[in-house]
Amino acid sequence: KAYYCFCTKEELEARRYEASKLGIPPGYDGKCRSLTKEERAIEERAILEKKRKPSIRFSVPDCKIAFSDLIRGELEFDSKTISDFIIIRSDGVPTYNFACVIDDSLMEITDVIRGEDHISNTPKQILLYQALGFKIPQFAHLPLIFGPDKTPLSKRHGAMDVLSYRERGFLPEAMINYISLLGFSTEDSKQIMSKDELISLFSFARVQRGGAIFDLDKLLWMNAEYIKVEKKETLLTLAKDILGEKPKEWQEAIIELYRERIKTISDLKKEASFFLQEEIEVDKEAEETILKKPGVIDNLKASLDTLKNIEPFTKEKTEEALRELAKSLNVKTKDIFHPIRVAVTGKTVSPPLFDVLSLLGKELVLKRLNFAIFGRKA
RNA sequence: GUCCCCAUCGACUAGCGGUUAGGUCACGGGCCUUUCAAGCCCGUAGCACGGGUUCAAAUCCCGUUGGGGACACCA
Repeated sequence: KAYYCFCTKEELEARRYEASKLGIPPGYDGKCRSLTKEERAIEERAILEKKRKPSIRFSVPDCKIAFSDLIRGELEFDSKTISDFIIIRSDGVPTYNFACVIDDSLMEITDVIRGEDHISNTPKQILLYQALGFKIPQFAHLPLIFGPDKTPLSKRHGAMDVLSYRERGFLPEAMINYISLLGFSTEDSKQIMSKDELISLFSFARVQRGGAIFDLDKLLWMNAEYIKVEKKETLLTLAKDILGEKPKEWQEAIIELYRERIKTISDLKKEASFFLQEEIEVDKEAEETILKKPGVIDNLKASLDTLKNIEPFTKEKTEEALRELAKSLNVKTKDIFHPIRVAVTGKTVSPPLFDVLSLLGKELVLKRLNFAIFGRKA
C-alpha cells in the first residue's frame, strides 16, 4: 500500500515545472511506484552510499471516495485526481495527512470539524483510514473568512491574531459572538447571543456554505453593544492601563460617562485624553470656529467668574449657575457652553459638559479657562 | 491546467414551491439634545445570467458567468 520513493526534491521540482508547461496537473508522476528490481537495487545502493534518502509514498488505489459532510452533504472524489502522496518524509518525519489520521484515530476523534481548505485533504485521509483499518470519523467543513477584497484574511487586511484584538479593546464575548455569526445564523437572525446561547442554538444544518467577509464595522458595533452592558468592574480592569492610578470612584465615573460612546476600550485613550493628561492641546479648527468668534472671550470671562465661586463644584451646581448666567446675559446657552467645552477639552465634542466639569475638578477647569482667555502666560 | 466547493441588499444573513423577499451592520433622513454618542422613527438598497420542471420558482434540475479552495518531503 506504500512504497519507497527515491526522487529528490530537486528532481520533483524540475518535473513539476515541465509538467506545468504542458498543462498537466502538478502532482507526483508515479515514477518510483513501479521500479524494476534492478532499478530499485541501484537506488538502494545509492542510499547505502548515503547519496540519497528515500521517502515513503502512499500508493493511491484506483477508486471513488465518497463521504458525507455534515455541512455539505454527499461528496465524491475520483482517486485519479489524487497522486501518490508522501506519508513519511526522507528525514523520517511523517507528513500532516498521515500524522493527522493516526493521531485522530488514537485519540478516538469522532467528528472532524475544520476549514473548507481541508476538503481536498479529506479523500486522502479517508484512503489512509481505510488502508490502516481505522474507523472513519464524521467530517464537517466550515466556510472560510475573507478580507474585504475576498482574499483570505491576512496581515494585509490588518488582520491580527486574536490576542491583539483583545489588546485593541475588544471583549472576548463580542469576538466570539461576531465570529460565530460569520457562517452561522438563527432562524430569526438574532444578533446578540451569549456563548451558552450560541452553543445551544448551534446546528450544522444552519451553517452557511459560502465564505464570509470579515466586517470590522459590525464587530465594532457589536463590541459597543457589549461594552454598554458589561459590568463596571470588568470594564475597569480592562481599562486600567489607560486610566492609570486615579481614585477608583473617579475611574468608575469616567467609565460610565464613556460606556455608551466608545466602541472599543482603547477608544478611551483618545476620547478621554483631556481627562488623563494635565496639559491639553486645543484643536486648531475648534479654536477657529468657536474661540475666535466675536464675544466669546467675554462670555468665557463671565463663565470663569461664575465658576470661580461655585462650591462644591458639582455637576448640578455648575449647570444651574451657567444656565443662569446665560439668562442674565441674554444669550443662548450654547454660546456659553460651547466655548467652555473647547477651552476645557480642546475639542468640539465631548461627553455632557457638566459631567466633564465636575470630573475634571475646579482647579483644572479654572486653569484651562484662564489659558483660553489669557494665553499660557497668565 | 485539473479537481472540488459556493452564489439573496455594499457586508453578515432569514427564506427550504405561493412572502409587499424579513432581520442586523453600514449608509441617508428625522426626533431627542449644550456638542458627540446612545435611544427612537423613517428610508435607499438584493434573489448573477440563460434555459428547463411546475398552475406557480429566490426556492427543484441543467448550463454559463463569477468568487473561493485544493493539487508540496507545509500544516
